[in-house]
Amino acid sequence: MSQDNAATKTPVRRNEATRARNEQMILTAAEHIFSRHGYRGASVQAIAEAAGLPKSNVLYYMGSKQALYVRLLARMMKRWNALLDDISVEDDPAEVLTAYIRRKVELSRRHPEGSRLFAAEILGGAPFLQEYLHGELREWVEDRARVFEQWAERGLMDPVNPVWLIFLIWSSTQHYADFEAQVLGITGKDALDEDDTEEITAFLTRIVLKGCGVREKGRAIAVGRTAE
Amino acid sequence: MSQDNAATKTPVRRNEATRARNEQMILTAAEHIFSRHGYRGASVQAIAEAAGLPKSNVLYYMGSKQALYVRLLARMMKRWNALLDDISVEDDPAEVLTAYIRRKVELSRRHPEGSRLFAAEILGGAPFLQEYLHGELREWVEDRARVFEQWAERGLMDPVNPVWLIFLIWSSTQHYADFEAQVLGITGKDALDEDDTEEITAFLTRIVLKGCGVREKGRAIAVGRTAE
DNA sequence: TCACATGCTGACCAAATGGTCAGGAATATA
DNA sequence: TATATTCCTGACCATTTGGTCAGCATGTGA
Repeated sequence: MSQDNAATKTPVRRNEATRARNEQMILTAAEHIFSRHGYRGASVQAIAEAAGLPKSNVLYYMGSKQALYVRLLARMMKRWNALLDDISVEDDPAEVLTAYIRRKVELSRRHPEGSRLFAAEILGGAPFLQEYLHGELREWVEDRARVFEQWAERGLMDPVNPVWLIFLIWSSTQHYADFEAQVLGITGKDALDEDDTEEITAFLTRIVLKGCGVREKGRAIAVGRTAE
Repeated sequence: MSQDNAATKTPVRRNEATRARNEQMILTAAEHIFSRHGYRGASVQAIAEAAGLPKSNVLYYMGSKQALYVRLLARMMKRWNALLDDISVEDDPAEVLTAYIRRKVELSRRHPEGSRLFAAEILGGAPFLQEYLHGELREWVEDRARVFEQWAERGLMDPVNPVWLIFLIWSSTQHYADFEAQVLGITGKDALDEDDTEEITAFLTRIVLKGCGVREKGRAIAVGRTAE
């Protein structure tokens, strides 16, 4: 990547491919272990075994257990942010909410262990995420909330509390990743397939849109019933 | 403390009050610690300190870390079951769902640490709850699901997938206990008060009822279908 | 070929882990 | 009072914890 061998002494980057591969193995293994047992319950030894590397090597790459953990949290937050694009009053509520719910379900489905890692962190009182929750994320929520309120003022949706609405979308979409063990136990399935996911997305979208009285684009009060 | 001097002979049981009190202290402390760090992450030492007792005493009362943990899970499941009363097709959907959502929010509010303990167990793959999830709980869900379907057949609500609906109610109601740290961070509050809880209950009830097209008792809901 | 720098890891450490147990403290019966 | 029975806990144990580090392996540039 960075070859600044001109100015300073040659940085002597060696087997960069191996390094990158090992790092990925460690991150994957760590996400697996941390998501299952939380920060304290996870052991570096277990992560090392899952990664197929000696424990010292894991520490050598990551510095410390805490650094590794924080890095995983950051990675998950980054994935999160990637789908938190801006919205404005001019946008169509139905479209925005539909797209957001779909992306949220998809992200949980693509990174269930990251989602669980995050959930475990919050469950434990979010000791490493206080700043993020009170800062960046809070502002994000406030921004969307303002838009939701403006939509309500324009009569595009019911005047529901926008923050509770966001929490509803978060909890209901992440549920299938975070509580996977429960979902599978109750449904009796080994895993949720593509069709299930699609059905769940449609269900949640329908409930949220209809529940908030969101009108379809252009049309008037068409929400009453959907195809049945 | 024990003054059963008269009446029957004391049945050898000695300081029963102290025993009961110590047990309660241990259970409370353990719920606190386990809910925060999960099974592996919690240490008996930490529980003992929180309970103000020597570690040996905790083990003496509870036998082992695992026995204590399982006991807490069982206690939470018992609380849970207490509000899972039977429903039948003859009941009014709006009433049943409204009452259920309210009780679920209240239970989460009354026992947030128990809720988090449960959540952590599920997050970790529910190693101690496989049987419960695949058995008792699954049957409970199937029973309610059948009733929801019959309601839909009778035109009392939309024909939504009843299992997804139950998951929606579970996730959205428990969210405020399980993700308390996030909720507080974003809202900027120190704690949710009675009014917040009431507002949230009303919000969730509204979304679910309206979203599922549940009619108020006797009459058709404002939006949507007309009377049949 | 030779140095030199970095990659890597087995051996090690102090602290903490869950659990055991001998034996003192407390109470009940005689 | 003496004796029996249960309650409790400090001291201890083997194992595991996160982390360090000396030193060998593996390059790279000359």
